[in-house]
Amino acid sequence: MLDVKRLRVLREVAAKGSFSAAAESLAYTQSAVSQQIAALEREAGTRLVDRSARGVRMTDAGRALVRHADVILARLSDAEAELEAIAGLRGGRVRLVSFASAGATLMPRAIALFRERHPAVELTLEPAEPEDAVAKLRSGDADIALTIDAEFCSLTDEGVEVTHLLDDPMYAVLPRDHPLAAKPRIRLRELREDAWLAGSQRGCPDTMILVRACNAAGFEPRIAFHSDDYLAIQGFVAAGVGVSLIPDLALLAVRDDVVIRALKESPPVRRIQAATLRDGYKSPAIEAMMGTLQEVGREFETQRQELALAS
Amino acid sequence: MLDVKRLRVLREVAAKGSFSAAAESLAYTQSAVSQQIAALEREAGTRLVDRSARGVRMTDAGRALVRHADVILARLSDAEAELEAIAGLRGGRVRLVSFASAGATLMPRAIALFRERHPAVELTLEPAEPEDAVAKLRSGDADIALTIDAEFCSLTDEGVEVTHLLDDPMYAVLPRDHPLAAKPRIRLRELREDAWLAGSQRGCPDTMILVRACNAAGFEPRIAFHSDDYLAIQGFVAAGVGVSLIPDLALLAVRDDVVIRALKESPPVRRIQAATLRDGYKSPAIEAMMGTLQEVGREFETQRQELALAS
DNA sequence: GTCGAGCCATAACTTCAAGTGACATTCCAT
DNA sequence: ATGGAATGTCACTTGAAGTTATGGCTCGAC
Repeated sequence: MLDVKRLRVLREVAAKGSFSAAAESLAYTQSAVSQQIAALEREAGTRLVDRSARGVRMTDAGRALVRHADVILARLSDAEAELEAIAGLRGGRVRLVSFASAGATLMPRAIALFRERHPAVELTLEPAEPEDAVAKLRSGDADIALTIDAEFCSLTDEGVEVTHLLDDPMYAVLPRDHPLAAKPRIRLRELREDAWLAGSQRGCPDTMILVRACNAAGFEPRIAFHSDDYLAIQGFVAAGVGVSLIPDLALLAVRDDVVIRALKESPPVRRIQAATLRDGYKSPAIEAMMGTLQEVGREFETQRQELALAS
Repeated sequence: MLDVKRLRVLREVAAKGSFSAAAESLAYTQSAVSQQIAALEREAGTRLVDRSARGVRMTDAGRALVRHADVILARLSDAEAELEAIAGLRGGRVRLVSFASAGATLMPRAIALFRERHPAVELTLEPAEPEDAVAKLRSGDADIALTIDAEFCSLTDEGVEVTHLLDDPMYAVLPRDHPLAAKPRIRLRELREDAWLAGSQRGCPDTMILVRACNAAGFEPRIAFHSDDYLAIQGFVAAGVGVSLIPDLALLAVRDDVVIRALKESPPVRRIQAATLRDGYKSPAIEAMMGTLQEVGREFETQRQELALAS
């Protein structure tokens, strides 16, 4: 393989027209240039420069090689520039995976903020429930996975690192004609006879929170139906199938035929987290996105508290 | 500057997914690959691969660098291929400079033959009288210059190397109504009273040959007019301005209102030569063209003798 | 003509990086 | 738990890249 450092020497020789001038321009000695060109000719198997007492001229092969050298060296410095760009967050990519309710709330805000700050970083967002999201992380198909209470869902198998973003409290959702709909705040225990609508059937995050909260209130919820989609759940509630808990993040879209009621006891909370590979190298873009996610998490927490006060 | 040999290692690591596999594929030890990648990361100032116990994965920067490496390495092997092509006469160029009468006869034949053999070599042909032709050679604007009797024209200043191609004999050109037109062969001396038409005014090649031949025949020619163009000279002869000598090579176009007569004494001869830079490197293409020119020179000499017998 | 300036080539030497080999370490799978 | 497969580290050898010093060549000026 031709040595590219020697190509750089050759190019300089071609430009300057003599070994000595090229040597000065490269901060080499004339001797070094002479030896490097000789070595390059040995590699190439052909004369590359035509020496004379008044300098040198390129041969056919030399001219051809200089043309290639120009392209190669230009591309090399492009590569260096791109490395700097990536280090300076003017490049790179972040692949995010998020569950649905964050995908519609937290993520749009975080992505908008990030894109404003680092427009050159390529962002992709894919929906997946926490379990699948962490699997994608592990397999290298994602850089950041949003999870809910990963510690309680056996997702935290050493190797996955979890960063807390925000606590997402849950409220009761009742049909408008429910006996308790008139009260501004209710106790969970008052709903012990109702049928319940729970989250994703596999039970991991939201369902577990619901069950644990009911258990803490002293009863086992009778679960009538499972769904991941909080709008669908609201639909079931409105239709009188049962009652449910709905997280603050899902309140951006509330049907007008259901009512949301805060709980008197300290509410169950979804701990929303961002998971990354522990020990895995994190590019500057990923680090920056983690920062943005935490920032947006805090932002949502303060906004949520204002909403809670207003309600 | 990033080291391209290391880029090759990086590319192999990216392709194989592990240092060990890359090492085997490159016939290195795993240790060498590890050290080379570490060095490349030091040069790049960023992590390039994400190590784990089950192999490695590229980081953003690593992926970007591999993309560039692919282009650079491909271009490098393109360069090697082109060098081989030039060495194997599947590339390169030859810049020829020729005086007019060869440019219309010898050169078309030589160029046709050469192009048939080495179609990929770029050929250019420029007209210039011997003096200018050698100047172009010296200044590096031409590779081969056709000359006439360079030794007698002070063109052979050491540094220019001259190769004989063919001897081009000259014949007398007379107007059809000239007293000597009836004789098949004439003596030069019989034309001592006529006015003469000579070649290029600066007198170098053809004019010198004419003058020397007349002197050898015992008289000084009275030169009425100078012209480089043998067709023009024939025109002057036909018009009765004078007589002239015309070289065999110019006989491809003979007007029918003049007659060509061989000389009884051994005829004056134009020694047609190809000049190159002495000691200058000659590319394979130039060497091959020199061979072709000598071959075509011999071809013209044998054809000329047949013509001479027939006349 | 000779002499100096400028150019390239070569030899001897120093220095540094590339690669090897041996070993430690970590992680996953059987 | 233990073996296999991966990476990282250390010490060592070797070869290549530079420097310095020198010589030879050509051209142009005095």
